[in-house]
Amino acid sequence: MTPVAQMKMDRRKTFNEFISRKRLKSTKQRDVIFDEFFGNYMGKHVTVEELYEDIKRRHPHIGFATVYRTLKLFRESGIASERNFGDGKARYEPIRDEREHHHHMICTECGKIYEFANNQVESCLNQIAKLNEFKLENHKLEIYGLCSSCRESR
Amino acid sequence: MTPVAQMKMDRRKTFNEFISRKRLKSTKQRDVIFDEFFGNYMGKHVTVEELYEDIKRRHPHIGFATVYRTLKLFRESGIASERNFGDGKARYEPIRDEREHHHHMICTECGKIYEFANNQVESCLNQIAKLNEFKLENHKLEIYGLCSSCRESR
DNA sequence: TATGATATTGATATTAGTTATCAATAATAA
DNA sequence: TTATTATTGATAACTAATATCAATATCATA
Repeated sequence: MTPVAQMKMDRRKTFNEFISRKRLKSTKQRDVIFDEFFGNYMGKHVTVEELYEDIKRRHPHIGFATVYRTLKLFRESGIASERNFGDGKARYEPIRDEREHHHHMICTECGKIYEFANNQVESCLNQIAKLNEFKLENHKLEIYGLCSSCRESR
Repeated sequence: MTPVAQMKMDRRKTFNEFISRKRLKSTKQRDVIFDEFFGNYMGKHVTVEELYEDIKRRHPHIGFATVYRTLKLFRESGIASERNFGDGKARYEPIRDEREHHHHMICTECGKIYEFANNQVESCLNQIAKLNEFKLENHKLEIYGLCSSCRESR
């Protein structure tokens, strides 16, 4: 099995456990949204609108509100993260590896989003939280600036 | 002169320069909003609504839209920063020292916002940007979790 | 398997934050 | 002073997100 397929299965398991722990129900709609989200949006940052439009093509019966609610469930269950890059729309991203937290560099010129991870930053944050008796649940780090190509064309 | 008064004067100068550079006009409303914002909201994270309500008491003639637009100008001119802590409302904060970037710890239970600064994190970010040929313009770091008191009462 | 309880769905209404509109007015340059 | 241009403030419009609710699907239990 490919690592990606394995990952997808792991997330599925996590989500199923979440569903039964919270006494929720597993539905066809949630299955479809899960497959679409984890099948086509790994490493992407999709808005609800975009995902809905995409799903509608092959599943026109699935409603907008359901996509909204399901993405919220994905976040709650810890298999997706919600981001906001300042354009007013929430973006969702499948979580690949819950241990390795990654961050974003956003080009203010072309809007491209680059990802990076850094152990040193992570350990700094853990230290800071510890020092302030803060129980770290989540964190977000975003760098805004000019990417190399936009920099040149200035 | 106290350091705070000095800082306020510096921001005023920066803003005036911005105004004349962009061929904008200086108005009584902008003066009032500047004084209120820099007089009462140092180290705070005020929403437009809150600032408007506060100003309205002594200056009932000043409109809501003007406060909005003026805070945007403050941000554009570099004397205020805009933040979003996930509750859907933009928050504005006067910039104290443009060299020392600080960050936020947000308690997911009580909503309190704690600030911190860390040189090690800053230099990490500079390195990362350099490595990726990215011209760093700005960055945001937020830690979400439980503060010490909320942690105890669980 | 049938039944009853309960969660979900999807269409749509509502809310909330923000931005756009525009005529009246104020600030600035000539 | 006059002409030009930006600003103001009331309000409308817009947009993302959430709430509503009757119909339906899911699931636990008998």
